[in-house]
Amino acid sequence: MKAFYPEQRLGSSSMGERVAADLRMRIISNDIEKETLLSENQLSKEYQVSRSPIRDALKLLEKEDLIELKKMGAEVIGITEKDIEEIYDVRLMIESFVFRRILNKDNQQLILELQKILEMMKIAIKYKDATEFTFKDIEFHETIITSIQHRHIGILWANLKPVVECLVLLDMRHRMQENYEDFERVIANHELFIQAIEKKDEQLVEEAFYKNFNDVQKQSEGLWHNPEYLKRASDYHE
Amino acid sequence: MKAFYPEQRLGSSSMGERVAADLRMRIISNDIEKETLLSENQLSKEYQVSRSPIRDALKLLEKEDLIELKKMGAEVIGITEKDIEEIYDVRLMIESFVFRRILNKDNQQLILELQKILEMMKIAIKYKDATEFTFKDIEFHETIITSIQHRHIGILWANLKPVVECLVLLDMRHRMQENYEDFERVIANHELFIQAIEKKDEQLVEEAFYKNFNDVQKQSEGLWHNPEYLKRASDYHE
DNA sequence: GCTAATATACTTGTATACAAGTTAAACAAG
DNA sequence: CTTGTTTAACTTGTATACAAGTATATTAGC
Repeated sequence: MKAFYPEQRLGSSSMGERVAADLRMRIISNDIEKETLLSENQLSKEYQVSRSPIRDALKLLEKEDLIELKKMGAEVIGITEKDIEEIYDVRLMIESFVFRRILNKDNQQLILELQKILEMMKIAIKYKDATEFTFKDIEFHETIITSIQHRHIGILWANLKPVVECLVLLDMRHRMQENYEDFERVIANHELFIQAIEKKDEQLVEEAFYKNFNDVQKQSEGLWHNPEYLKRASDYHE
Repeated sequence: MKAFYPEQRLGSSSMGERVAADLRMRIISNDIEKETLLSENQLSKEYQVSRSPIRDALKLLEKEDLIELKKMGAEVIGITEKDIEEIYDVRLMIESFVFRRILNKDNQQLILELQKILEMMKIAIKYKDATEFTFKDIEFHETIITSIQHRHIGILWANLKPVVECLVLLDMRHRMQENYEDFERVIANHELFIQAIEKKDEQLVEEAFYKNFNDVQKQSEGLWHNPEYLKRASDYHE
């Protein structure tokens, strides 16, 4: 199995989840092209496991709309630039909801937690560890989302998370080599989020969202299907 | 298999989905109590199918947070009144997003479609068909949501839909017997939605949401865990 | 050459088998 | 009676077997 997805993150998860994580990365990084037809037997040979975990994996990816389970074979749907925009629409929608709730409660503990994660993000940058940075970045946002203790918002995020993780991972690996200076801005954005929560300043929240959104837009502009970018993403081994 | 979930709606779906649909209804209607431990073997005996489809079903319910897959057995989490409120938070969030998009496009076709569905809802009421009414109600909202052609908003809805379907189904079956007059108000609400789209009137959208929300609140107030209500829901066979 | 029936080589859905792990009861030693 | 160990009956994860369905290639009839 090509190590697109960091092995240590998989922990003790089942084979099905491992296969899903790998396939997800390969699909999103365009290593497996759109409209490819995957069959359970073929994948079970490729990954050297039986059909059972392969089936589990395909079911997972179907829920994420990365593949479509047809009568014969699973067709790869993949990710377009439009999808990336849409995913950030959804993230923005969810986090906006969360911030509205955050403004009505005490967030002392949350702020401490966020500061801790942010410091770790800085260390990750210092050592040019794109993977670690990514997971701390995700954790930062997840910490905010789960802080309002809204189970169903949490479920939405949990369903979205795997794909977001992949996208951010690929993006960060690329930036770490090509746009190292970007990270200062990313850190500044996250500091803005903390300040916004601290001061319960709606204006600041808007600004943080706006900057984050712009940052994403920039990523999306053409970069995504730049062959050079994809090649680098695909060649990356841990 | 007790026919909590209308058989004809399952069409040609796999055994796993059928079992999931049944378990979902039983869990949400409190026929299977919170903290119950389900095992694959036990369920496979109960439903007279092998473990494979049972596993599929449990995976589906896990994604909906209705059960938690433990090391030994799947623990039933179930639904509380708080969950119902949260689910409506999420529906409101999604539909608000959708309406913002709807205001920027032509909706002639959509309005026709909604009018058709609404007329069918009226027929369903006339014949006191709670099941048909429910599915048309869901279809009404789904039609609005999918009209903006936003794939990832669609995915969120698709993940939420099964649980919403159950909740509305149980609620409507109850109301059809106990609060038949409610349906006039529900119809009026939906007419309001159509008008709001037709006139692209944000004020009207707000009002429609507000009324819909209030209607739901009323349902949620105590009714949910009223034993009489649950009994009726559980006794219902198709 | 063209059309229609048939054969075959795939596919998935479900059932079953087996290995590895977990729980809890039975039981032995103190 | 309490504590620690063994054992037995469960559990899930994975592998494999089989049935039923589908697409494609092939062949028969014209």
